[in-house]
Amino acid sequence: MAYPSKLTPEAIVEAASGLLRAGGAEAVGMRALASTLGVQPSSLYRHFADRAAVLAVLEDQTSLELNAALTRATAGLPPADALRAAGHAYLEFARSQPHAYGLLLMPRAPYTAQPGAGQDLWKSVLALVGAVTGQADDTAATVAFWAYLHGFATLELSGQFGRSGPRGGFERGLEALVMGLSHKDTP
Amino acid sequence: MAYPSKLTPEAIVEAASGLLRAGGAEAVGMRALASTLGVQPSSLYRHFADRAAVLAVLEDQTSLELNAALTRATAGLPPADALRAAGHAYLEFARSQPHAYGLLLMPRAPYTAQPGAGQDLWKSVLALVGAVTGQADDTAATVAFWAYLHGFATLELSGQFGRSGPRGGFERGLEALVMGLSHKDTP
DNA sequence: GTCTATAGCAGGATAGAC
DNA sequence: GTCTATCCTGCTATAGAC
Repeated sequence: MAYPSKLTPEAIVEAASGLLRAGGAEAVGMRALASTLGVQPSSLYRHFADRAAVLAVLEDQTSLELNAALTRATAGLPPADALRAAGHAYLEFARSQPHAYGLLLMPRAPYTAQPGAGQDLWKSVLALVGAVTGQADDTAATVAFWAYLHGFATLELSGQFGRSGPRGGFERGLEALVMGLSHKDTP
Repeated sequence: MAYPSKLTPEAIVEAASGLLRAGGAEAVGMRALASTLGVQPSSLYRHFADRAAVLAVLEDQTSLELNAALTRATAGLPPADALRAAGHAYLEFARSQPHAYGLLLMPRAPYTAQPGAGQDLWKSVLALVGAVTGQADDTAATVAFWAYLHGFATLELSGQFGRSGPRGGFERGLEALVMGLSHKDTP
C-alpha cells in the first residue's frame, strides 16, 4: 500500500508484467496499470508513448526469458538430448507463463522482420536443430520442430485436450521428430 | 444494395460468416452484422439471444467444413498416404479460411467437454492416425499429429515465419511424424 | 418483427491546471 | 511529473413505440 511515489519506466514495466501474468495482454490497460501503481492514467504517458509501447517492452522481455530458459536447459548436452531438453523447457515455459507466452506469439503483420530479441530466440533454436540434422541453418527442420512445440503448447493452454489429457502425446511426437530429423551417418 | 427485407437465422449466419472471413471473430459485431443486413442492431435479438449464440453457430459450421474437407481429401487412400493428405488438407483449410480456423481453435474453458461438431472432427483424426499406428483410439499419437498441424498453421498465419518462408518445413515435419508414428510390422 | 432511442460499460488518449 | 476533467470511440443489450 506504500507507494514509491516516484514513477520510473522500470516500475511501470514491472507492474505491467504482473498484469500480463495475471490476466493476459488484454488485462494490460492504461487504467489498470495506473491503478496498480497508485497513479492516474494520464501520468503514464510521460514515460510511454502509448499502450503499444508498453506491450512491446513486455514482448522483448518475454523473448529474452524464454531464450535464457532454453539455453539453461540445453547446456552441455549432446545434440539429440539437447533438442529433447529444449522441447521440455519450451513447454514448461509456456505452462508456467501462459499469458506471456501468448503475447510472444501474437499475430503480427506478415513479412515484418521483427528486430531485436525475437531474432536471438530463433537463432538459438536454429543452432539446436542444426546440431541434430548435421546441417547449419536448417530452416525447414527448425520450422517443423518449432511448429510442433508451439502447436502442442497452444492446444494444451487453450484447453483443447479436455480432461482426456494428452498424457504421452508430447513425448510421442517429440521422439518422432527428433528421430525423423536426425542425421543418419551410419545406416 | 437490394435488401431481402426478411430476416431469417440463415441470412444472419450467412452475413456473419462473411464478416468472420473478412475480419475475424472480433469483426462479427452486432452493429456490423445489422449494418450488413440493412437492419438495426436490435432486430437481431429476435433471432439470436446474444452475440455468443451467433459465434457458436459459426464455430459449429466451421468444424463441419473442416471435417468434410479432411474426409474428402483422405477418401480411399492407404493409411500413411491418408495421413499425409489430411495434413495437407488441414493446412490448406487454415490458409484459405484463416479467421474461421482461428475461431475454431479459440481458448475455451479447460476441462469443458465440447459437445457437438467438435467431437466428430476429433474422431475423424483419431481414426486416421489409428490406422497408421495400428492401434485404435491412439490418443497420444493423435495429439502429437494434431499439435504439429495446428502449430504450423498458426505460426504461418501469424506471420512468424516472416519472408524467409518455411519452404519445405511442413513436408519435413509431416514426413518425420508419419514415419515416426507408423507401426512397423516387418522390421 | 422491425424500428428509434438510449442505457451502460470499457477502453485509449489529450488539455491544461498545479 | 502528476493531477483533474474530459473527449472520443467502440461495444452489447434493452425499453417501448409502431
